[in-house]
Amino acid sequence: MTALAKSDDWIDRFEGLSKLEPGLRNVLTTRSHVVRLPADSVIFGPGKSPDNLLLLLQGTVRVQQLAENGREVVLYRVTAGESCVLTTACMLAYEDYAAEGIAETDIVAAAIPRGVFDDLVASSKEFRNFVFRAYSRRITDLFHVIEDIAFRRMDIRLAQKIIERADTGVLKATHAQLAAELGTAREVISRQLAEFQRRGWIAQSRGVIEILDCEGLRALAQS
Amino acid sequence: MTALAKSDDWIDRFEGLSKLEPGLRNVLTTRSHVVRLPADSVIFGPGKSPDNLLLLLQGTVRVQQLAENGREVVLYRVTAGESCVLTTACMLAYEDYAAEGIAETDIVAAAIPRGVFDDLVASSKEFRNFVFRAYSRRITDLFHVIEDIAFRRMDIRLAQKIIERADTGVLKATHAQLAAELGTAREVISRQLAEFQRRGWIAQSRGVIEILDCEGLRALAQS
DNA sequence: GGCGCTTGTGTGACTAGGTCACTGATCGCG
DNA sequence: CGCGATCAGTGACCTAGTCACACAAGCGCC
Repeated sequence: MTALAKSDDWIDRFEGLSKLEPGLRNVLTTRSHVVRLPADSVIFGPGKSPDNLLLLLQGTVRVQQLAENGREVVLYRVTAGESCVLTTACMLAYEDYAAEGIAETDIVAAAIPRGVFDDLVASSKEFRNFVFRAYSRRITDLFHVIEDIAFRRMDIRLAQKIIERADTGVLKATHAQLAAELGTAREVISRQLAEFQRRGWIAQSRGVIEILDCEGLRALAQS
Repeated sequence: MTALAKSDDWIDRFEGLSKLEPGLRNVLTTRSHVVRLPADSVIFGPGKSPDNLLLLLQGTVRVQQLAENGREVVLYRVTAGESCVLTTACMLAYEDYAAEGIAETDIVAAAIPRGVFDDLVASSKEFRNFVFRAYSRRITDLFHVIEDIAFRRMDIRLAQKIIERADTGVLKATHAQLAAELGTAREVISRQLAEFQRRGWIAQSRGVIEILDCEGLRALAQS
């Protein structure tokens, strides 16, 4: 861990923090530290509550819910320029949750210790707004997850996911990963993808989905 | 709306606020107001964002998610002695959520205006802890809802709900209400209840479920 | 009382989604 | 090349959600 004293321009990358008072910028750069973690690190999870608020500078963190039977759902992702605020709430009390945060890529983050977080919340209206806005965003995400799982059809959700996560027409993911993403079973994904393939929308090979007809997918996704 | 200047003992009913500094107790009692709302009032919802933080003194508020097709799920309930914190997050930004809060009974609450909330967060560590603890609790609730919907069987969830919400062995609720509670369809509830009845666990009449064999239900509920 | 209206419940047929127990395919690697 | 590990496909079966009804209970009102 190294202090961030050298520069404070990273702060501006966080929506809502650019107008932070100069003195407090200093607090952030001198009292928070850079952490670097390799992909697949467990940032927090059952029995591992974080004691820093992370502001992500590079990489993405996937937050997912685990069930006893081994199934999982992805709740949301934290990307560069965002903060892992929900962990601040979870730092205190109510430890019995089964969500975990995992680095999806190598990540670089500014770690703000609990005490500094508290000071900043106390002393800066800017920072308070930043925190509550971040909460708002995450909670809205959770609402959407609930709506999706409870009320939307799998084929539609899968089509959306493919479009959303494909990079230049190609998505590298196994059926099992997509199932975990959507909170369903592997077989369900396999069958849906087989159907997409039958319709000529995609081509498949081990661990790879190639989009052939984006329009077809898109039409399904927004119905 | 009337100011609360006369007494401040209600503050102690909120876990985490009892050690609030005397000066700030004053702020709460003089700058917040009592609101009384009849059962079924919509506290907040799409297009109706609240501009007060409510601390519930009496009654309960049900927060539920609505879907286009008319179905709904109950996300959590706020009871006397708790606060409606998630609304503070939702007060700002990200207005596109489809959750609404409804008074389940006649309610009495202390309404803390946005500015006062902000002042208190700034000036009191006690109050900050109160707020973040409340967030923590709600978010944990949401995690549980997601886990339930995604991974648990309906019969188990229904048995739990019946036990949880029954009062002296009797639950007054229509099948449609229970369906909305659990985010499923009315027919599903009807069929499950028919099965519970066949097993001698409950008796039914219009709008009423009577528990006959609590052990049977309980055994199912915790499996 | 008999009449309609509203609300709540029961049912059958069907589709979608999840589970189980497999088989076969593909890959990396010694 | 052979072997183990991972990934994908499949059929049978069960649970859950949808649709289109019929039926029943309560309620007001001539």
